[in-house]
Amino acid sequence: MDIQLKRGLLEVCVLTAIKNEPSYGYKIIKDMAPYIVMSESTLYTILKRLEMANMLTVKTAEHDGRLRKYYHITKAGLGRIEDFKDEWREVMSIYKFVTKEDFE
Amino acid sequence: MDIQLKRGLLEVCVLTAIKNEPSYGYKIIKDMAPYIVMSESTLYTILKRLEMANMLTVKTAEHDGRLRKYYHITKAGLGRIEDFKDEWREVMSIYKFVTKEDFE
DNA sequence: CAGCATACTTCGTGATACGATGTATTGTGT
DNA sequence: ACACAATACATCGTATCACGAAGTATGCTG
Repeated sequence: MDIQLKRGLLEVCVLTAIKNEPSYGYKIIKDMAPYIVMSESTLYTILKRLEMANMLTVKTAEHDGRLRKYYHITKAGLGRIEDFKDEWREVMSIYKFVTKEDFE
Repeated sequence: MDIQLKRGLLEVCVLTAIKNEPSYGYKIIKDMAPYIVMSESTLYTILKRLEMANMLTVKTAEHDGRLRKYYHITKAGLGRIEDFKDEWREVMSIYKFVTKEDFE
């Protein structure tokens, strides 16, 4: 998938992946893979960015003797998803502009 | 509109704006404004990029004593629009992922 | 003649997705 | 026992790209 097209979707996808229950990096990538493929370096960059923006919080927890960083969505994070849905109307209007056979 | 979300759309919009008949920079911006707003610096950068990629050709012509650069879409440019439509199915599947109330 | 619309150009900057690379641990096949 | 994959996270450098700012130039209108 075109990298430019992905840019507006990745952040919201990550937030969606932790929306219903906290998750961690490795699992987020696996969960999203059927929808959108992203490299680990991209994901961890995004997670850090979302943390800085207070859209999620991080809690380190032990699992089977290993440490995992669990990401919890915040109210701002949920708000971000809602904003995205609102913006989608604009996106669809652009899509219609592109797919319309003729225009003037 | 979110700049990241625009990134995958701008190029295809420009191609769409010259799809049915050749157009020039200033007019393209005006034509697209109801759908998507872009600055002049952005447009001319994109036009140059599309020219480099052979998605359009440029013909300078005089109009009312002034020079205008008219942009003509090529076969590759039309193909780019078709590719975009194909990719849209992926985009919609991501959108559904984000808007689905619950997922597992 | 001032100010606006038309028309195009260049430069620098910030945002950001990615590949490459590195560190550790656990599990599995042979 | 040992190699290798899977799990889990981190960092660095790079290329792409949209944008604001600023500039050049012409024509029109009050």
